[in-house]
Amino acid sequence: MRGGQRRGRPARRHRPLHPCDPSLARRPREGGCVSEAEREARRARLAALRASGIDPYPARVEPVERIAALRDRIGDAGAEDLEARVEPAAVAGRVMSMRSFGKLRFFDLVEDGRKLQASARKGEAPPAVLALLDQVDVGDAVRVEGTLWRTKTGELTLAATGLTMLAKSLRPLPEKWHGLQDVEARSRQRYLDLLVNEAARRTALIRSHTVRALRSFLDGRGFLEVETPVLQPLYGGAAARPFVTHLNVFDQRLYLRISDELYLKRLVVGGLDRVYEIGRDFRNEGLSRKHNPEFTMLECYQAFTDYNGMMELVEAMFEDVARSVLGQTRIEVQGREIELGGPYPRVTIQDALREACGVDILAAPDLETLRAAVRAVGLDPGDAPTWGRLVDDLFSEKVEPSLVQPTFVTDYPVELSPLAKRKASDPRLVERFELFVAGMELGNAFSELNDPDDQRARFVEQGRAAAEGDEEAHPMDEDYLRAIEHGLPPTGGLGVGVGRLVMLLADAPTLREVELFPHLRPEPPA
RNA sequence: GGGCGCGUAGCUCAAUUGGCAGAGCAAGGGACUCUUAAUCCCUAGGUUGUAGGUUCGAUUCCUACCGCGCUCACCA
Repeated sequence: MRGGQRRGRPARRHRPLHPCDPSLARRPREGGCVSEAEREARRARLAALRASGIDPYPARVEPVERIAALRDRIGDAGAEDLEARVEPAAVAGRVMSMRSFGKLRFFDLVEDGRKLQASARKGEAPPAVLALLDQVDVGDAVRVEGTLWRTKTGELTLAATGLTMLAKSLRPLPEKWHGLQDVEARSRQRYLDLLVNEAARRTALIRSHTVRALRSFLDGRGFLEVETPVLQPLYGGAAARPFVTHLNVFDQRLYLRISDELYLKRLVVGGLDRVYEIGRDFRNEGLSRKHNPEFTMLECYQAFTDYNGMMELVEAMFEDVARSVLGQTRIEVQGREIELGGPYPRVTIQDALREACGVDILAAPDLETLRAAVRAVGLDPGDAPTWGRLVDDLFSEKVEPSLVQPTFVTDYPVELSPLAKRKASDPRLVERFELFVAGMELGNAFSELNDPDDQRARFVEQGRAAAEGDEEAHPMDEDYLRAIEHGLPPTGGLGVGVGRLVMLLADAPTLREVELFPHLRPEPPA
């Protein structure tokens, strides 16, 4: 098939390239085919600045006041008041728009999301200011000093007596009315999204405030924030395929963690009885509205309690975080009202499925009888390979989407939960719950399995599943077993998907919207 | 990977049945001393995602490919 050789397509490489190989250089898509007029104009002004001895990227910035602080300071002081006071001010910011009237020019400065209008009047402003203003483009960072006045319309305005270029922008900002719409461009060039789309900025702030509120809540309850390894010789704590990497010095295979769980419980063994970690986990799996290959997980462990304690903890946590971030516990998520104030209803997975589709999973304790039971109620059992997976499939399809208000689903089958403690009343089940909100899993918790012999047996059982082809089976972890053989106190553990929590609080439809830099397909060569 | 949809100027979007590819913003030139989506006049900006095909003629119809979105599957 050499006949239709394509010129544009480079031959596929079969060997990995060194990261410095120039062929791997990222090439922004718009590279060659843009109209260059605007960038040439900006380049020309850059050159003009340099020609007149002005550094367009100076190292030093004279002191400035933050725009927010300035607005607080001035308040609603009136026009005459300001004129009488001759109020001086100096601010820095990005020029977001310019309006000129021949002899009077206005331009808007934005710094940390706050705007201040500046002005320069011919005959009033120093000639150097007016001359420099000719070289200023929308997008440039500048420092302005001058005196404050109010326009006829009451807008607080800084009449420039001094103007300094702080950073010349060589590319235009996106359209000022509609902002940047293209989903891909918004994700790839998040800085533009943040600059021109109010919602993007709001979401970023909500995320940061959420993490801060989580920390504050847990700190207030005596939890200790810790950091555990991201690079692990053995991954575990969740059902997922890992990323694999390599440590040269020991010629050692390492995995990027899929959860923090096993290390945090080692710390509980060590007497750090209340610990938490907020960190990135990595799962080598598909992307979706609710999944990113790397994501932020909060895990916390509390000794001398159990999954009931974790239910109370997470109820209090969500209520507290919502109040801290939004000032209220009632939120709207994709058009649906949700109340994050507890307590949340609790339902066993058995009851949930019995109600949703009339199947009693405990009355059908193996794959074949469960398949038959599912068919008996007119549903397709699909090709789930194990009983546990079929339960999971049924739940995901029939129950999960309907759980809009916060709901605890409890008492999972032991086969799905190799690290959770069995229920005393029914050894087929474990003391575990998952928290669902807006049809989405937000949290997962259990009474931690602290019987080392049972734990070993569970790992062995997982090994059998792995041998049967379950790529997500939990690996045997002798080092972890050694730790809990020293005695893990009764412990409740909780994991919360931070990004998903932010989706709720920011009313974002996808994880991609709350992830500043979501994973995207690599850009094609230009 | 399957299905559906989309891809037009830097950005946001039009283009009748297949008949000369347009507007606003941004840019360049000009007018204007209270605008804040300023306004007005002029100018420039395009291989319509790529490659083929049908046709006198393709942004429009067909095929393949690339990319994006939604969705299903995979997957927490």
